[in-house]
Amino acid sequence: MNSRPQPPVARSTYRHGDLRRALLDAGVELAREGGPDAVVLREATRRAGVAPNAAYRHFASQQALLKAVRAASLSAVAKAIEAELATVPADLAPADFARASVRAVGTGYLRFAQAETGLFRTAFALSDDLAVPDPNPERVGETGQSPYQLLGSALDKLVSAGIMPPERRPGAEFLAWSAVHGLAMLVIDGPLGPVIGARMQQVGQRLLDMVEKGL
Amino acid sequence: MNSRPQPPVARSTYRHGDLRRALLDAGVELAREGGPDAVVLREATRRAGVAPNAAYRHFASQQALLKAVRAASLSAVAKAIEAELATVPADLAPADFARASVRAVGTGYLRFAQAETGLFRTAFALSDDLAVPDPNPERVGETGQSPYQLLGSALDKLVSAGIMPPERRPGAEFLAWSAVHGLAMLVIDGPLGPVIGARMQQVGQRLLDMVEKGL
DNA sequence: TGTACATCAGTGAACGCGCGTTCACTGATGTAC
DNA sequence: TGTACATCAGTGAACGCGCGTTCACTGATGTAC
Repeated sequence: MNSRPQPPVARSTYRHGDLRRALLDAGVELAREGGPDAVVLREATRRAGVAPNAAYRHFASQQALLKAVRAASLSAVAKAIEAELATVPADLAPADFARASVRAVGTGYLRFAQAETGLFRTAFALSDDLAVPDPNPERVGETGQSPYQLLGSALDKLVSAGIMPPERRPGAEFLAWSAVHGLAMLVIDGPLGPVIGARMQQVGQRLLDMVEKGL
Repeated sequence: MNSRPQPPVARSTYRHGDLRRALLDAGVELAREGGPDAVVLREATRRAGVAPNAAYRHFASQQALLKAVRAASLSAVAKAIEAELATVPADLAPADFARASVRAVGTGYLRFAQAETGLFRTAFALSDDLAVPDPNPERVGETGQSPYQLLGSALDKLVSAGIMPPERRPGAEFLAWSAVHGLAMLVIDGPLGPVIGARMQQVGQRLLDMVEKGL
């Protein structure tokens, strides 16, 4: 432990090394702890052990930092979904594989919402459109797809497996996404938290039943 | 027009009359314009034409004001749902009436979310549990029911009309609410705003089809 | 019906806080010769 | 291989802002006599 109170992060060199990365990491940590409103530029610099204005070498404004943090959060959502998709047995019959894939997307989404509430809220708070394929690699998962695209791919499988009539496919992601997103929001940032609480995954599976049947 | 710049609201008497009401109204207006974060005590007093600290005669803190505003917002949601329920023809066969009632709850909810974005976000932001029947009359609609209870009553009709097996009834409000709430949030405060935009009501009806079929 | 007085709603001034952002600077680094 | 120097990442101090909240006060109101 350094006895001097000043530098929270010991630095051997005058230059930081990778301050941009450090600020982004601090911002993600803040989002994890307190959601989008907690992504405060001054606090990020404090955690990086740097003067407040040093941030302006790497981000044009607090907004720019928040945007980068949001992209990272979105990427984390995508990775959680991909992890869940990876558990779907590859030797399933096409119909079962398709259904299981859709469920996996939903389950991964809900799991992430519950495990990383702050990041989840940061990822999906007001602002820019994420439906458009975004070349920014921070916003996507390992497979290069956004959460929205992962859902779309899973729904496509329903069609190609012959379970979903092609004419129902357009816009189906809005319906499935709404169901799962609503449950997540009502539980983690709304009135259903105290009511559902730990039963969220269980309710989530029932919700996915409804989606599967109703799509 | 009063030419003096100071008092935004002309007051003939020294006493305000009903400052509590005025502050609450100002708070609701702020919520309408900017959501829960916009409910700022100083701005409310400014709009009421009163010194900032005058608010403390009527609200213990900013939190207390926000809580009152939230209750009023929730009441507004309930009234919107009731208005939609009132359009359901009373002479429908029980099964049709039940189905139409559930749809009306969803439609009213979505309509309100789109028409009164700020109030909607204020009503359902993080905090206390609204499932418990609340005696506070500010939180409910004309019929004395909260939005959650209105949904519950509509679902009960599905059971008594024989459309929904009773064993599926428990927890059904979580599923229906999630679907509709998710669409609302994704559109008004999330990434689907630019994508769906004005088509929200149309997508909403399709979403309600899914819920109806999937419940 | 008139007067003294207690109540308490609203005033005016001030506080400390943390925020985002700007300014002129300094000094470690890497490059050109 | 050694030295001069330009670059530019990070410093230190300061700004104005709006916020929630506290303090001692004042004066209109309604009530008791």
